Amino acid sequence: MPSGSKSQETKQRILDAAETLFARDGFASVTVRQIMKQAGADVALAYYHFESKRDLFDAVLMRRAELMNAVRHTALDEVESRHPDDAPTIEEIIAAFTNPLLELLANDHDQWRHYFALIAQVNNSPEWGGELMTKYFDPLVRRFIDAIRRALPDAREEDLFWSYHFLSGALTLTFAETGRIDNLSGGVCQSSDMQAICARLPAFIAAGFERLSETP
Amino acid sequence: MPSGSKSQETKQRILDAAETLFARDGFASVTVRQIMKQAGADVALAYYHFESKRDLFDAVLMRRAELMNAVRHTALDEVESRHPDDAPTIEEIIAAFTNPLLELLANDHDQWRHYFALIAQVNNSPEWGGELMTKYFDPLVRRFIDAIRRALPDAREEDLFWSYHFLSGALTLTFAETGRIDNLSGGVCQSSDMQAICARLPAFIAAGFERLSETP
DNA sequence: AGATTAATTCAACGCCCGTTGAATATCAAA
DNA sequence: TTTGATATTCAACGGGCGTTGAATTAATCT
Repeated sequence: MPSGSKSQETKQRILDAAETLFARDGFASVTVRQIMKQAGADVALAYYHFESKRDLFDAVLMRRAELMNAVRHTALDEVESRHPDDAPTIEEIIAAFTNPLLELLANDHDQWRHYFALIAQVNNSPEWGGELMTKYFDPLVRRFIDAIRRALPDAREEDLFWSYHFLSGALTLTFAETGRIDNLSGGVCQSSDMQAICARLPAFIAAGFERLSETP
Repeated sequence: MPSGSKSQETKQRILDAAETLFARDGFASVTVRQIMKQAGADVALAYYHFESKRDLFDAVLMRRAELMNAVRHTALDEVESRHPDDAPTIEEIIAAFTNPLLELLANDHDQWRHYFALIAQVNNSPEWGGELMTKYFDPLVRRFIDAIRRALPDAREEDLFWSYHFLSGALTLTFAETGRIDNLSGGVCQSSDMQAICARLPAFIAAGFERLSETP
């Protein structure tokens, strides 16, 4: 059973390498040998620290999910503490869901960028999308939907879930930074322009939530 | 050079099998042997009809892209012919982009379902998202953005591109039917409920476009 | 320092991969 | 019915895969 403190450094290096490669090429394209070469360690060490390639993949996802959930929880805490009596605006709530990702990028840019690219692939995978996203993010997502429900008391339940689903797709694609918008816009917009995203995504999504709650 | 008419049947069977498997497991997870087993043909035949595994993948994408673009073009034609003088509403234009997918599903359900799942993965892949989506869909997408620009003459260029990007993410995830919304909503919503999507997605997205064009 | 345990290396197992060249069957035209 | 071309099969190539057990080094504890 590994629990020493020196080996934890190696373990993190393996996770870093796996994260980068899985994000770039997908789970199946990456070989354990590639990962361990980039991590600068022997192949067998992957199986000492993790049970299998698939287990390593789960560990990569799990590692940052917790921190990501934490920063989003505190962002929503702040919004709610600013509104002890009245309800916050939908845009404020959505911004508390999206903008923490920008803060994470600002601090540790490359690692989080790879992680977001990975999440986008998982979210859109028929094999994992339903299961893994639910496993890692559902409690947080439900809290956000609760907050929106309070701000839009007349909204139907189905509209809230579908609206969140649309948000989820827009958000994960946008943070995946695939370069698509760069091509489409001929350079007018850039995938990596987080300021542009921050200024547009919450407003866009909030309008959608509100529109569905208004139309009978 | 293959151009006979009997072999075309086999070729389509190979494409069908590849489409199903690529959509379910991703490009790298699927082996050519798997595909040919499902197609009921010898492995080597894949390399007689296609140059390589990667070429087969491209052929799978290409095959339906053209029909998909065609039905969307005619849907937008119809919208524009209904408005010879005034501009259509944004929601009408967005619906012409999204609802044709529902018609395709209604006719040939399983094959198109797999294709949409595949598109979602490609769109969110850092390796292919930028390049392939541009290659197959850009002319059509530009026409839709043009139509929206005419309907929202005060909108900034960047807002139009970013809004489309959000639409793209929401749409591809939604049609991927990953089962995520089923889990999240506890069964209240179903990934496969196309009626529900049709009733919500265009309104949601149109509201986003309009909101961004209004806010200075 | 010596003993115990954790961390890391080495070499290999069996298996399946993408791809190909030569042999065979099928079919259109003569 | 012979003759090409087209379509399909068969068998195999080299290589890399995920994974493992045994041997070795490094760290920890008494």
